[in-house]
Amino acid sequence: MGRPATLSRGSIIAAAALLVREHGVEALTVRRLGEAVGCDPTALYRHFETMADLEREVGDRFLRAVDVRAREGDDWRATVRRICVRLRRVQLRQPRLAALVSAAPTRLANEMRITEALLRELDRAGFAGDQAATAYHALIELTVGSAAIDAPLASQPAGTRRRTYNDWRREYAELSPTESPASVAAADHLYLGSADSRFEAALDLLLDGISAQQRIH
Amino acid sequence: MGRPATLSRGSIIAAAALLVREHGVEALTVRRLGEAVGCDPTALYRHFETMADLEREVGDRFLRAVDVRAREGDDWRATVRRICVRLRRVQLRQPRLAALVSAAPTRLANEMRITEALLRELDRAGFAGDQAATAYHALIELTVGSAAIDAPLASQPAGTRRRTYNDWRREYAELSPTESPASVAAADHLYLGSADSRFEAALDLLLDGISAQQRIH
DNA sequence: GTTAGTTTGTCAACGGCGTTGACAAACGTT
DNA sequence: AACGTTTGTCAACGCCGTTGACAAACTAAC
Repeated sequence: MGRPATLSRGSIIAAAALLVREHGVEALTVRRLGEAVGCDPTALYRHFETMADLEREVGDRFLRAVDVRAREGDDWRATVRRICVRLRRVQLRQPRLAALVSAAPTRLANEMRITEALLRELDRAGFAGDQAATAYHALIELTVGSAAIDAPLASQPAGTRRRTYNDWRREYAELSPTESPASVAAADHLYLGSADSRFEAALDLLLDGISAQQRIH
Repeated sequence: MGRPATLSRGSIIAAAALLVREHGVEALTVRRLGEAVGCDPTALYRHFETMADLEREVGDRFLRAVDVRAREGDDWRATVRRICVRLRRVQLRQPRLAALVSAAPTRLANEMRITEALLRELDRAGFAGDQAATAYHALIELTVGSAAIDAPLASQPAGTRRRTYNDWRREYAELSPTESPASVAAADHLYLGSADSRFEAALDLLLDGISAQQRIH
C-alpha cells in the first residue's frame, strides 16, 4: 500500500558506492547523491535515518571487497600480510567511514570474516591463544590506524599527493642542522615513495617481531 | 604602520585551544572562534590563510606536552618506547584533537621536536638513514594510528570501557564454532586488559622487528 | 598639517552542507 | 468513491568556510 517506491536502500547504496568510486568520498553528499539517483535529495531520508547511516552501509559494502583467501602455497605470514594490505586498501577507499568504523569494531559479518581469517592463519603458525590475540591486535592497530592516518591524503589525486610528500621532505631538509641534526640527516629518506610502501615496510617490521615470538614459547 | 592589531596569531591559537578543550574539536569553527576572541569571524583570515592552517597550529600546541627527554642510562629502545607511549598519552587526553593531528603532520615546532628526538635515538642505535626513516614511519603510524582508534573509547569512563571490551569478547565467543573456530578459540584472549597494554604489546613487537634490523646491515 | 599608503577589523554575501516539516501524488483497502 | 499510507517534492533553516568591498586607524612623506 502507498505510493510505489522508485528508490530502494539497495539502489541508493549502489549509486553511493559508484559516486564514491568515481568522484571520491567528498562527493558523497545528499545533494549529489540525489542528483545521481535522479530524485530530490530529501527523498533519501525516506530510506536512511541520517547521512552517517548511509555512509555505514556504503562502508560495509566496501568491506565486502576484502578477499581473505590464502593463495596456494603461501605460508601464514604471506597470507596475513596480504589480508592486511587488502584491508588497508579498502579502508583508504572510504576515508570518512574509516574513522567511524575504527572507533569501534562493527562486529558485523564482514569484519568477523576478516578476524577469523587472521586468527586462523596465526593459529596455523602455531601461536598460542594469547600470542595470537596479541599479534592480531597489533596487526589491526597498525593496519586500521595507519589507514585512518593516510586516508585524508589518499582521497586526493596522485599528483597532489606526491607534491605534498615532496614539500614535507623539503621542510625536514631545511631545518637547522645544529638544532635538528638527525632530521636533516634523514630528510632524504622521509616520506619517500608512497604511503602504501611505508605501511608495508612497517607491516614487515611488525611481522618480523611477531615471527620472532613464534620460536619462543 | 597600519591600523593597530587587536588580535595576534598567539592569542587566536590560545583561544582556539581553550575552545577545543572546553567544547570539543567540533566547536572549532571560524564563527565560534570569532565570538570567543570577540571579533568578526572573518578577521581571523587576516592572521591565517585558511581554517586548516589554524587547526594545524592548535594541534601542535597540544603536542607541547610531549616530553622527549631520555632517562639517564636508558638505551635507544627504552627511550623510543617512552616517547611513543607519551605521545599516545597526550593524544588520548585530547581524544577529539587526535583525529585532527593525525589527519596530516603539522610540520610545526613541536612535531619537529618529537621527530628529531626519535630520529636521534635511531641514529644513536646505528641505523642508516633509510632504515631510520622506515623505523620512524612505522613507529609513528602505529602510535598515532592506534591513538586515533582508541581515542573515542578512551574518553569514556573506565567502567563503560571494560563493559564494552567484555561485550566484544563475548561476541567472538558466541560465534559458530564450525564457521569461526579460530575466533572462538581466541575469544578468551581478545580485548583483554586495557587498550594501553595492547598498544604497548604491539609497540614491543614492532621494536623487536626494528631491533632485528639493527644487526643486519 | 595634510596627504598618501598600509594594515586591520567589519559587513554582506556566496555556495556548500545536513536536516526538517508541510504538501502532493499514487497506490491498496474499505 | 473515500480513506489512510507510503513516497517523492519543495521551500526553508541553521550551520559551514571563504571572498570582496569598505571603513577605521595607524606611519611615512611632503
